[in-house]
Amino acid sequence: MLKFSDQVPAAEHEQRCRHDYQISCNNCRLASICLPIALEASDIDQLDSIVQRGRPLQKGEHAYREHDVFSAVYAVRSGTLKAYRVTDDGQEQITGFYFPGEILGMDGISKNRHASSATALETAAICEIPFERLGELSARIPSLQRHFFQLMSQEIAYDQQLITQLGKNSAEQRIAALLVSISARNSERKLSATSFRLPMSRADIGNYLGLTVETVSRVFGRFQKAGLLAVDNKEISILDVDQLRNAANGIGGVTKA
Amino acid sequence: MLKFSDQVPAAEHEQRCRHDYQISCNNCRLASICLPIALEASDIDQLDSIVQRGRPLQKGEHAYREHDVFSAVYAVRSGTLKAYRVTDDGQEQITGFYFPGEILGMDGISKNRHASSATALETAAICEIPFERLGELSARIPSLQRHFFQLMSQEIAYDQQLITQLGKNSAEQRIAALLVSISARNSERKLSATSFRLPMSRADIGNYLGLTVETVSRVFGRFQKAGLLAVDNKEISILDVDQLRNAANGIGGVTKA
DNA sequence: CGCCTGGTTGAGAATCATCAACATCTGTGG
DNA sequence: CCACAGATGTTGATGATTCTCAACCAGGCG
Repeated sequence: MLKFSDQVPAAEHEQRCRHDYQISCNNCRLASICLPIALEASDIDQLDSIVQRGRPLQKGEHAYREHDVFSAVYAVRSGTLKAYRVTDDGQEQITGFYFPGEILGMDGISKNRHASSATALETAAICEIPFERLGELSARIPSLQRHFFQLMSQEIAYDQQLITQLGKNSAEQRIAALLVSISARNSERKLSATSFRLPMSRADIGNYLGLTVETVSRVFGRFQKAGLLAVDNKEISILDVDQLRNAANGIGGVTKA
Repeated sequence: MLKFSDQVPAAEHEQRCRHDYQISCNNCRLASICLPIALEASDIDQLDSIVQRGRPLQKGEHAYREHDVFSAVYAVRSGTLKAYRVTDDGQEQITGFYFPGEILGMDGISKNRHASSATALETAAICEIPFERLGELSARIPSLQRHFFQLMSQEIAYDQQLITQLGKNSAEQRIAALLVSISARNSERKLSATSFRLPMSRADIGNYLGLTVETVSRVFGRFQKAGLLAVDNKEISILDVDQLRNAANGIGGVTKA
């Protein structure tokens, strides 16, 4: 128990000193998102003891890379990451953005190698959760096992959502949907749902949604002109939530308004 | 142990009589795909005892429906299923095709309700695996737990593959990739990799790949004219595997040849 | 200050969707 | 067994959304 801190007191000391390191699962304000609700205090301690908290990732640094041997999943503590894979012809395809409280790296379990790379879009702190240990712990704590099944299932559901987006929706619908999604995830983290800074570039947005930078830029322009958004570079204010949500569902796009 | 057959001898008797029902995990020829390799014989018996085998699904019948309470995942024994969700504006979006040996329904775990519907494309036999019991069993059999994590992770990886397809690739690339995928999955099941019958309609293919029926039809035509395929309605023969694989990766599409 | 990255805007081109007509297949009932 | 109807698939002509290419603008950093 508490092996990590027992064995590496120096590292723990470092944790106590840098304010960003000292968080444990017990006092992490993201616990409600990242952790199962049903865990007992003692269980949380056990989970806490296997979680490794390294130094923050600088923008562009990788949490892991495609084809790396898989050993852990990661929880975002602060900042934002993007996951992407490189296609056979060398292009990058972003498969997801990960905000605080969200878990990434679960695509690596099946082949024991990461199926994607993950890099920080801005300075980010992450918790590394060794998967071997997590498996052991899950076998002992049913609610933890269930929670992990749920997390993976959620990832599947998210991906299917995106598949639907890409298969059926116009550029406007996709972008509106992304903004709605970011807004919702912000409010889950007790941040503003209507006013936030996009951590990713236009190129990233386009890549993720299967659009070009130019199209992204134009759609932002149209949304702004239509009074749905105020856009100042990466600063976004949603002015008309309902209409944005409608646009995401293809009801009354901006073009026809 | 063997609760199912102990408690419901009548049902078991029915299983013994109809040849399609009598399979157990022990003698199922798909075990190598569906089951973890590492399971001991006694473990397989335990898993076998929780698996329910119902009557076959007729074409169009549902294994489960979106929003149904989630209680089980399903393994395909024979036939093919498609999973789809209905968008807010009432359109259908297919999220996957499932061939024998593959597992579906894992997207329902997170919300305890199915996130998609699954229906048979042709007469199909499926194994129902109650998830609650599977969780208990997984906690006791580490390799089973690991296998299930792997299965879910594989689903994530598949979905991300499709996302990449939809985001970046042309109609030709998408269709070539689907054919390559079906071919590969066929050969994994010891069936012909070059000659097979598509279980799904053109409309399903188009829906899945984000294309219209007409485009699907035209691409099949072009592939045929270019000598990559022989297409006779749903019967497909791959004549030039390498070129088809290249087309899937965008190398030397048919249009420019 | 000037370079470089990231973002915006414009004009033309291309892929794919839409609309429409037609062909083929399936299965149902006479 | 054939005929017919509905579903499924093919083919053609036209058009729209989005991509491509290109120029230009803004901000950050050496």
